[in-house]
Amino acid sequence: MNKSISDVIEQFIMSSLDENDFIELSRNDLAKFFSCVPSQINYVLNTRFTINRGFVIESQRGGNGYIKLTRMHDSDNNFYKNSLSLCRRPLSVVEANQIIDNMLQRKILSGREANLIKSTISAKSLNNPINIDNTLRSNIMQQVIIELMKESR
Amino acid sequence: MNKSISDVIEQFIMSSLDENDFIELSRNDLAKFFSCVPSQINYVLNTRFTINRGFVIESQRGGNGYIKLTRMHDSDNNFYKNSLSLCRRPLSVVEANQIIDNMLQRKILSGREANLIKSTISAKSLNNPINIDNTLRSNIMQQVIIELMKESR
DNA sequence: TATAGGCGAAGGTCAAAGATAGTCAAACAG
DNA sequence: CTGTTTGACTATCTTTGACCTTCGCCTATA
Repeated sequence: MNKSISDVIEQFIMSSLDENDFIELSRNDLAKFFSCVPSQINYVLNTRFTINRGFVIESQRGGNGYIKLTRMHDSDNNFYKNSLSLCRRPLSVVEANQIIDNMLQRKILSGREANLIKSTISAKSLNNPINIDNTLRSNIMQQVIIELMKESR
Repeated sequence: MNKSISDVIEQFIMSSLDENDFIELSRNDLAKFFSCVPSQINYVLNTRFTINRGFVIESQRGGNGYIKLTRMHDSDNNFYKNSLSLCRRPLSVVEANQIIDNMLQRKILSGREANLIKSTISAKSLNNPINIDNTLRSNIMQQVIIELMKESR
């Protein structure tokens, strides 16, 4: 199973985050290390380390510039509230899957549960003539989160 | 009896599956190998490696794209096939819940999993005209069952 | 000594090019 | 007629590069 360079960079960053709650990266150094253009780092960050997955990115330009990557740690209650608000607008498959991934990461969902929910909001499930897929998806995600919230009381 | 190229490709894929429960294919490479157009691979996959025959296909486009083919074991095959055919027509909330409860009783789903799936096909999730709702619900149920089928290999 | 302005060193954005896979319907073979 | 083969067109994901913005520092100069 061949991995793209983006996948490799993702793994590298992810494992750095295993040990710390936040890390500081140098975009140029990382790019050099992986022999890619600097903007590839942005691509990985923007597609993999999103708010939906519970990451926050801060950065500073200029001399001594940096990129700081933080994994959010909030209480379950807050987490549900935040996730709910993320689901208040239409969601693409990718976005919804990221939110589910985040729950998986926090062990709120098991791998099996995550996969089952992903299957319900997949393009194949919601493939309807009208293009209201994304709205439907956000409805479903909201109900899932509400269901989870019922448990935690 | 002359074999069509589709038959040859089918055999090739089938024998790769003899050794593993799933394989990853590259559509373009396969097409090159058999000197056919890439869409021929789709034809073979769609006509020979169907859900009814116990195969599940997943894929990703773009750089480093792939096609993943999974085969189920025969033992579980029948129950899933039957459930799938129950889900081939529009389903009311009550009907869908019955199917889910059935899986719960057979311990194919945990209580939590059942509740989560129920929430996704609830009236609140699929807030549309009834006839659309029921069709959507059957689509979702089908994908859930297919997801479960992937596990049983 | 204070500071405005220039310079180089980060990081950011965006769109084009490249790499796969999917769909669909016409053409073709038996 | 049915099943197969082809290819034009579409959808999605990744890689690359040109151009833009911001920041710290250094230097010239009032």
